[in-house]
Amino acid sequence: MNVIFFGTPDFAVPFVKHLAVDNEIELAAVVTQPDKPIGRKQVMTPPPVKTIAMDMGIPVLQPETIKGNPDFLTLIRKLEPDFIIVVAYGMILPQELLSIPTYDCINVHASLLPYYRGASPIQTSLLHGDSETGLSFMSMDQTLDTGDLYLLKKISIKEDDTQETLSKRLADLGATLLPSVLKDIYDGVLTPLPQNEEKATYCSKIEKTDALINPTSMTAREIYNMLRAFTPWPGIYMVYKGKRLKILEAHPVKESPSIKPGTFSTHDKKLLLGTKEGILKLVTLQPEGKKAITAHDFMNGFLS
RNA sequence: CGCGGGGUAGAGCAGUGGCAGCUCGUCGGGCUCAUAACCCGGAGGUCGCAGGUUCGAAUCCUGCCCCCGCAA
Repeated sequence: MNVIFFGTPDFAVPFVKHLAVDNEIELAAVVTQPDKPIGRKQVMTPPPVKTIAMDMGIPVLQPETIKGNPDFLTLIRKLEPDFIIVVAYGMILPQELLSIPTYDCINVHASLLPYYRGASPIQTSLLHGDSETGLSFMSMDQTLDTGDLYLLKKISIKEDDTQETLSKRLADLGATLLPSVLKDIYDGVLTPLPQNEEKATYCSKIEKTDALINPTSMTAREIYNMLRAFTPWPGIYMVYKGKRLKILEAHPVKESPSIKPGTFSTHDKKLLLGTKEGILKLVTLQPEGKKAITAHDFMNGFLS
């Protein structure tokens, strides 16, 4: 079985690993986004998928664009893929590409479709405080996340899951399941079913500007869910003394004293933040221009 | 030369030319059935590095190193 993989970030890495080591699958090539400058120093950095693929000796392609790139499409055709797999590639793929594989183009989406179509399914499920989510293996069509479904896999969300931990769990699970899904499709024992359009919901891309919280208009639970959804990126912050104060770690607590929303209070050596409803115990913070510090340090230096 | 904050005791922070401070921790002692509580006492700093100005520099000037918040 000849397979080409499209993917870019950490989420896609386990999929590459599992495809590469499966002895019934020939991973002919990995396609990923071009290297990009990263961080304050703007160092050119390869996408995680490129790094792992090169380590495993798999050919890597990094086209700037696919649409209107006949050379690239020709190259893909020559590899004669049975399947094209797309996991968080980060670019819309044109129909010309989708029609290349002998069998199908498969996308793995991190939600139980038709719920949470779009760019931030994991974050949105955490933001809503859902107790379960899952993975969708679907046949790609021209519009985003609307293709027929081969398989849905449910997974429960833990109380302390963050974007980071939930992503990893979903990625590992999906990567483990993918080879057998492909084989089942190949063997004709798995056929796709259309999505229920009426139930579809959508989620948009998370922006850095979404990271600001307001304790006077949000409940402790809402802030906590947002912290989970936005960890490790883009994180959340509030404004304190005119400067940004990132909240890196916090938990809602059921303390008796009521605290005026938006203000701090220390109680039993703990740093508590009053919100519109409920109290948030702050554990790790990062004032603007400073390194991350514990709530204890914050109380010693910043609160007085 | 993208914008900006910062480097002072183990930790977090004050300190704009005149003896280096605060909170926490730490060590010793006291109180207590007991304690991360309370009281008393102590130790611990070449003020990032190098040079300059000055009678005198953590503080003013120059260069360098490092950390971080934005932006991308």
